[in-house]
Amino acid sequence: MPPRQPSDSSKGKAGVSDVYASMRASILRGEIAPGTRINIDAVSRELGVSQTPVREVLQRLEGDNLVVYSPGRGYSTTPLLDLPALRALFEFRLLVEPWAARSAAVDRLANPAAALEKELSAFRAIMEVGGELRQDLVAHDTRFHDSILAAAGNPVVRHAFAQTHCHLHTFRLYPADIDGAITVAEHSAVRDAISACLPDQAEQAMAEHIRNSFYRFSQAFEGAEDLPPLEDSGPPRRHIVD
Amino acid sequence: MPPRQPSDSSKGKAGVSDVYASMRASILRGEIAPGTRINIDAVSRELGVSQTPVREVLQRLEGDNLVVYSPGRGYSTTPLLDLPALRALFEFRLLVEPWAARSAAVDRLANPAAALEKELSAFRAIMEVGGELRQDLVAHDTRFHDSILAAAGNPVVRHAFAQTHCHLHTFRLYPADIDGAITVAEHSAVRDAISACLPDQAEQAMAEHIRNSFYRFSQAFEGAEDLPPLEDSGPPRRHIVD
DNA sequence: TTATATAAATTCATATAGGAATTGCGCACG
DNA sequence: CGTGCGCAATTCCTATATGAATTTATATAA
Repeated sequence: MPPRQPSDSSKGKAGVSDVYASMRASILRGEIAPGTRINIDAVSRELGVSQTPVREVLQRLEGDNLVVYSPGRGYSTTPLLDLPALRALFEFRLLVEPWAARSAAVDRLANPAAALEKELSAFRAIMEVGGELRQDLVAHDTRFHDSILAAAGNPVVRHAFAQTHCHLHTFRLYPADIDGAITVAEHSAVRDAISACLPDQAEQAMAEHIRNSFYRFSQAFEGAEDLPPLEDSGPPRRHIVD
Repeated sequence: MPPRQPSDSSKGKAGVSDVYASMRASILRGEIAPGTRINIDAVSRELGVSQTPVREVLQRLEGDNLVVYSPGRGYSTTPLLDLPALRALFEFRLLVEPWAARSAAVDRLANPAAALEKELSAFRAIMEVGGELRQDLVAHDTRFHDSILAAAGNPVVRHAFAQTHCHLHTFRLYPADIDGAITVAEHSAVRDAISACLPDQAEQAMAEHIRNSFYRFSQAFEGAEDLPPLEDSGPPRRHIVD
């Protein structure tokens, strides 16, 4: 007897993608609480699928640094990013993304200016109508930066950047609404420099954007604990910032 | 009744780690041939385990870029690195590792000079006796570079570098024996600069080492097709190399 | 009252089985 | 002789069940 319709979903095939999207959304919304152990069969029963795809999804989520695995203890959600982790993440971005912006500005054939402008226009249109801005801002920011990384022409760098899932983690860290206007302005500056094929200016604009973004996100840490968080925890490796 | 001895291994528990190590070694030795589809139950029967851990191992190997997954078609081994892929990999290393060497040289507290010297001495001792040098050279190179990355103090950068599995792929690309003396000499130069806390010199030595390593590996491409492989495939993004 | 040991229950990890989709091959037709 | 179609076989993918390890709760003793 074939088990017809294992769940009430429209398609007969439940699909791993749905389970992945559902669990990732649950973690990002904070419904599971950071640091909590995840019960596999509870999730499988809740989603109406078996334990096998849930395990597979958890392994993929481990690659996204959203869950951690302890041998014999199962999977747990990772704690939220603390300030040093946020610093490390943005230092990596500062290492990679200005280089990518410079590379994208130099190469005329693969210049992503058109795609960037299209992305910016679309988000400006969304900003006009308002409503659920945070989701759209994250999506726009992800696509904008990925376009530049893609234009840089190095698949290894692009993959390494994508694997950090920086937008995913910063979004998880700061679920409050952010003013998208500042982001759009800084993105426009980056786009202008890339469109004009000015490598130095593009590199500088991107570095400035990342620094400002770090300051904005670090201010979200317990109100306004200390204003300049780059100075108190940083060893002398300053040459990247300068 | 517990299923006694599912395989003839020493421990009663087969374990996923053994399966992972076995399959990774098989792929690296080229026993499966790049681009071939992997039959899951054939592997499971050969290794004496079920299909479930084999699937789990394949998912982990997909994260290592040793296999690729096509929906409905299963897993296949990835093709070997071609010259553009090797270029992209070493451009990423050139972006990250000189920065790490500089950072490791600046910070006196976490200076990895002692560990690096210990690693070098151990490998020099192995070189004396000879035999199976390639395996040991790869292991030494992996540990040496990871020590510097770890000393740089940025877990995100270290993880991104580790996820590239550069040693794994270059080793897969070039199974022939390489002279370890040159590598040891260049490593020693890097160590000296880090030990002396000379950031500029450490950065330069590391960049030089990576460039030379790329030239060595690129020469392994079909004998000596064309000597300067940096010129024929590269768009103008030259600022990294210079 | 607290700490420890034991037992029960929950949960993880693997094995096994069955349904579904794809691939390859043979045959008929144009 | 080339091409399109249908069938069979293999293989993937998910579900279910069972064994092993860990965690927790309870009872007893200090």
